[in-house]
Amino acid sequence: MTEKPTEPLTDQDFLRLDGQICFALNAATRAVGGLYRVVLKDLGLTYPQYLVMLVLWEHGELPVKQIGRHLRLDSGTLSPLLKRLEAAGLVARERSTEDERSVHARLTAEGAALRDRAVEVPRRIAAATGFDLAEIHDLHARLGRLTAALDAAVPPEA
Amino acid sequence: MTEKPTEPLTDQDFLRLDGQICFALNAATRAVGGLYRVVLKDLGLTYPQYLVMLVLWEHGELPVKQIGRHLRLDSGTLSPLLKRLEAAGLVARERSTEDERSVHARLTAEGAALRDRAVEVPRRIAAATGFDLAEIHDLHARLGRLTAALDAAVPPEA
DNA sequence: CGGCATTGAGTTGTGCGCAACTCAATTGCG
DNA sequence: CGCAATTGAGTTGCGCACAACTCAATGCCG
Repeated sequence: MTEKPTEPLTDQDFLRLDGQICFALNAATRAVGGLYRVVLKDLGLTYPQYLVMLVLWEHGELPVKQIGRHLRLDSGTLSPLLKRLEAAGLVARERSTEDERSVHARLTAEGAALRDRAVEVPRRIAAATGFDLAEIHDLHARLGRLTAALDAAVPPEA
Repeated sequence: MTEKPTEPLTDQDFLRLDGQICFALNAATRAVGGLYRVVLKDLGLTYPQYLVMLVLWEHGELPVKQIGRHLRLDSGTLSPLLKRLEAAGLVARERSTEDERSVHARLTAEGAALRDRAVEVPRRIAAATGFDLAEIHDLHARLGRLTAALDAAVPPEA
């Protein structure tokens, strides 16, 4: 659509292009995950657990629902993950007194202290990518637009 | 590194920025996956299965190892996935006669025929993103560089 | 030629992501 | 007020990703 008629892409071309972009996004995500796995090993965190900790370090105590909004995750993923963080002694969970459906997650002293060791993580990652801040911001913006467009496109089908 | 000294970013800033870019990449990947899940439902394929089929549609018969190279996946992921594709009647597997360690995957008639129905997938995805070809190519290039940089950075630690 | 390292596929175990579901608490509406 | 609909956590089941492992086939080197 909206392409110049100079080179009409065939269906085959579209399939190949689709494979390339999907593969690129997939591979990039898994490559990032792989690097974080190495870097986070010292902290005893998985990559998704690190993301949850980032949210808690920034916002303090939060109900599970809010964490999910920040990370685009539902309780099916977060409940067991938070249980593992609780078992690791980093997070405490307790039902809200004002709304007993809601469960609040907050950092333990140990969980809060882990932040001091986590500050080196982004530096090591940034060093590995070789991307500068401008590039990171640009990629961030593009991915944000992509996600927004897709999220807007998916629900209508439901 | 290489930043102007006007605003020295604190550790906290780096952690927040890290969370933002990680989240963006993660969310984009999962948003893409979510859209493909919807679109691929008709074909009875998951997103990773679709990627494998794309490889087979393009290259024909391939040993598992080669598929893995294309998709950056190992046998731990591919073996059960291919078994499911085989159970679905789309793929056949047979040990190579010249090297009996190797297993070749090839399309069945049904698997090859599925391509005709798959050609609409990229169009529906592209329509949902609202991205034009130039933008897709640009994103593709950036993600490729990111993956290459990360893959170069990770193995050294092993 | 014999034996050892390497290679390719597969299995096992753990954690994540998501759909579909249950259950209790809360909201809202007649 | 009372009851149905909604909301928030949690559970279950399935598929994917990856580490660590097994096993057989191959390659290599003295």
